[in-house]
Amino acid sequence: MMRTHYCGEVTEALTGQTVTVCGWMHRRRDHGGVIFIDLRDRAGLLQCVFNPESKDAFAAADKLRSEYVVKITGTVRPRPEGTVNNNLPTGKIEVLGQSVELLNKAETPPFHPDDDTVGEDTRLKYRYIDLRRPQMQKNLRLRHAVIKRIRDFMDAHGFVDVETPILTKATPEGARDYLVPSRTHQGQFFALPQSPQLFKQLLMMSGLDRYYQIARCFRDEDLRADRQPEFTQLDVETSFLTQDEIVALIEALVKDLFKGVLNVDLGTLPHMSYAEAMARYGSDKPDLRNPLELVEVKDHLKDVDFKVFAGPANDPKCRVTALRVPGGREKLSRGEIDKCTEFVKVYGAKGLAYIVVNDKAKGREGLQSPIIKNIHDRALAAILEATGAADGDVIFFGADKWRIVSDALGALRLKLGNDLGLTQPGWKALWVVDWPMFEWDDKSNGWASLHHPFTAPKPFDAAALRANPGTMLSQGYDIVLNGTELGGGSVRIHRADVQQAVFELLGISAEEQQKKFGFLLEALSYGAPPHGGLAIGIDRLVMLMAGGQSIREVIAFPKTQTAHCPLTDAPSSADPKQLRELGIRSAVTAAPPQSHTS
RNA sequence: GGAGCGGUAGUUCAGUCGGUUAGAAUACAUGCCUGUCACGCAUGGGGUCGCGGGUUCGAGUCCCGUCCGCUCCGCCA
Repeated sequence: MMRTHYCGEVTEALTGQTVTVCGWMHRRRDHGGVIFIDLRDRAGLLQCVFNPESKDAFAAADKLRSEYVVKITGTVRPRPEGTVNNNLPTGKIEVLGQSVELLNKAETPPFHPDDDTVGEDTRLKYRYIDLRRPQMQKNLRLRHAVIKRIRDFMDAHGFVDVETPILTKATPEGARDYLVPSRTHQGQFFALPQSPQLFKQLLMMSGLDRYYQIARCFRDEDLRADRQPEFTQLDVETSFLTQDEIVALIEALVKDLFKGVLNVDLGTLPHMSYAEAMARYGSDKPDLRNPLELVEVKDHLKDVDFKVFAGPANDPKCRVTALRVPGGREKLSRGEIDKCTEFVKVYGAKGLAYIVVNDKAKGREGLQSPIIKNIHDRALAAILEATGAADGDVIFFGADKWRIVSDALGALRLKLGNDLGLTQPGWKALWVVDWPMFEWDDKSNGWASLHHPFTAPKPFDAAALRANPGTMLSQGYDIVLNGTELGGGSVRIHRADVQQAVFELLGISAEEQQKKFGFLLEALSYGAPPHGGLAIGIDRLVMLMAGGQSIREVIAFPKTQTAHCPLTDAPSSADPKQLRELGIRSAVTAAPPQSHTS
């Protein structure tokens, strides 16, 4: 028996043959006494024709309308002279319908799958219709291709896929956990994993040696275009490999994915220290497609008569930085410069000083700026020299706390790169290495991990770490692609004394260490091999490969910004009986369930 | 927790200075045309202007609150 074809498979090669195709009726038209049905499936469109000579088939087709699901059998034949459509892949042939079977009726859909102007909320509510769209079909198939190739690569390199628990233990650090009440231990809760981090380390202590998993992770934090409450990561852990060996392995994987799936050669990934990335780009995930760079001008402004600059210039916790925009005078109107000022305020900057370079040769007279009257000639000359400014450039300045200036000018750099078309198309990946172990957190008045608390310090020594927590580097590494953090990892701490030192510096008491991480500390004491690994965000990776702006475009059933699913209306209130069984008397007496816009 | 933008027909949107019967396109239905493929033509149905309150003779429009969606800050070891 002949198999059912996909629409896109029915080509000129099958001329004269009888084929059977299934799909949705994309459109029905009646013309010239015949009925045209454009049949759509995942592979494309195919035009089927029914004429009155095939009496039964014609009568059956006449009862059909758009979006019905049908099975059509007919003969492939060339289209008549003058009706060939070369714009369609199957535009040279048509199927002369001999029979049509109605597989299911359909209501008029809220939008047509070929309408790409529909709002995202409607698309998510009717996601099953949205996913019929060619772009979404393409995205999900791309995602499959990426994951398939990952599995092939990992398998070929001796990695074993091990599943780790979804119901697990709450962790005190990090993101908010999603909690699951336990019926058999009333009043107690599981947590959904923020990542399989500790389990994969335990697997190294179990002799698994090379582990990977396509793992679902859960974090109850606010959403962004690139953040969902549940997301998927490639989780990798290895024993006995050094940082360089792990990085080389993952780099080979990522290059293999781009070569194999997109036929793109990423080249050799440069390594850049965290310090250099922050200094030159104001970001720990620099977009190297953008040619703009930050230039430190702190030393030139220590003695100027302008407090906004001189204050931060003499404060070790501050940075004073310039961002030169080539040709900015022509490209940025006064109004657009004002918008840049508003833009950086979001990041905590109080303002945004600037200098327009009209004629460098004229010195002070050739500059245009509200601030230069308070800056002496020597400093002005030094700034022009340091930034390499040329006539027609605009130089922006940030002078504030180190973090504020980095964030503000780093973000401004990205914005201007995009707005002014300076950012080049293509792919630029790199490794960011030599991360500090800790960053001082003013709010909690203590050290906070820059990566996570299981990251090994460099050198691997508890005493050295305690002596210099603020300057100690870690064996952590992030892989960055086009300004997006694709993934990160580290060599882990494989000795209990070092792990305890890190916990102490993070302000976790000995008692709390035992309560929350006792199992880890104990496991480390039974012969933990040196180990390390990394996790790559699959959603972000596929989003970038698909050319998308949001990971929702590569997730079949994503949540909205309030972590709500418009399709299922989850989360929803629980049955009182379920709550009783769980020993939950009264959940916070929440407002009655909201039914949205309906 | 905060900022910005948005919410009007199934869908995408317009709606002026607050003015009387809220429009367009598309989709849908019916008829015509009859080798169409964004077909064309005609006719028709379709609206709690997100929700609540306020100002006003009068509110889609102004004010307050609130909900929803998106982008961002905080947050995301």
